[in-house]
Amino acid sequence: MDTAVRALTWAERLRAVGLRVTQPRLAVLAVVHADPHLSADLVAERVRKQIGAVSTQAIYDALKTLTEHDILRRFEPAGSAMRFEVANHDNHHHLVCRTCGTVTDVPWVVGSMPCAVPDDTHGYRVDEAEVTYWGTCPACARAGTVTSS
Amino acid sequence: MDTAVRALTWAERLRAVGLRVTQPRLAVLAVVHADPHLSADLVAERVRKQIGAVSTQAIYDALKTLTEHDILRRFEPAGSAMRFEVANHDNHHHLVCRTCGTVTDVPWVVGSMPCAVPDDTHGYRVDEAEVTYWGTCPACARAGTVTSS
DNA sequence: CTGCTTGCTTGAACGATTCCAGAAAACGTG
DNA sequence: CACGTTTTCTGGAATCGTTCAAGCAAGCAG
Repeated sequence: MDTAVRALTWAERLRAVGLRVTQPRLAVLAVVHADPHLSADLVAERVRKQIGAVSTQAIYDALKTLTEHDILRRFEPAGSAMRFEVANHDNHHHLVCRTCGTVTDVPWVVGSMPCAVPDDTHGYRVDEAEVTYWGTCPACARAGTVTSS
Repeated sequence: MDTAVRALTWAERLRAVGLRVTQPRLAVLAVVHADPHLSADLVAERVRKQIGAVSTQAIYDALKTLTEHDILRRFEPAGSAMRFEVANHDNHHHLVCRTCGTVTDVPWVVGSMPCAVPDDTHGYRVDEAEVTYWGTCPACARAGTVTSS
């Protein structure tokens, strides 16, 4: 029901940036919106569940195009495949579990704004400060300490 | 001449963590120390210039082992192969050029300490805050604006 | 110096991503 | 609503960076 509303919104956003509205793109957007931090692989899997056969290439193309047009945001924790989320420009960061790879959003902390720009940029024109917090998620921490108690 | 001194130091560090002292490892350490932020590929290339034929596998093994023993530090800007630097625990961060991929060290800014740990860790045990600054390096900025003047 | 353990070599496998050429679909126009 | 143009999708294969596996070689303790 609100699927229709949502699809329309995505379609509008696509047109707004001059992109054609296609089933694969809409499905990719729906899937990434419903479940952020998915890899291209998982996006493909879910898109297919939703609209049937789609080539892997179409998925990659859609993800790339949508990212280039700032509708999606791509990131890539070291050692992981690329992951995607809807670009809502809230500038949040990511908490990544070293054990299971799960990614959790961390809202931007206003008080720490200063570190968005380093003191000495070495002449670089900096446009983004990406912060990744590495650690162990609750589930993995529990699993890892099971034997010691 | 200080090559000998330096090699000795590396050898000592290797022994200190219970690793055998081998030519490939010493060469990898020398190369990464001399030129941080190298990819495995480039490390291999330079190691070979220094000590002759070494298998790619030996390079990867050395890099992995040394990283695991905290003598090297591995990082991986999105879209790039993994890169290595000597782990001196100064907790500096990286400035990456979107155009040419060049990486420059950014010293840790004391005043911005607060953002090292997010407010809400969602139950994660956080052990590292990795900051990557994305932008355009002076050279690429110049090259990109040549036509407009 | 000898043997055990660790590290190296070679060669192949692997996953994620991209490249390519042709078929199909989306959109603006008549 | 049919048409042509342009963009997108399909299918298949290639590429890159990295890892796996088995046997040989070398480091180091005794």
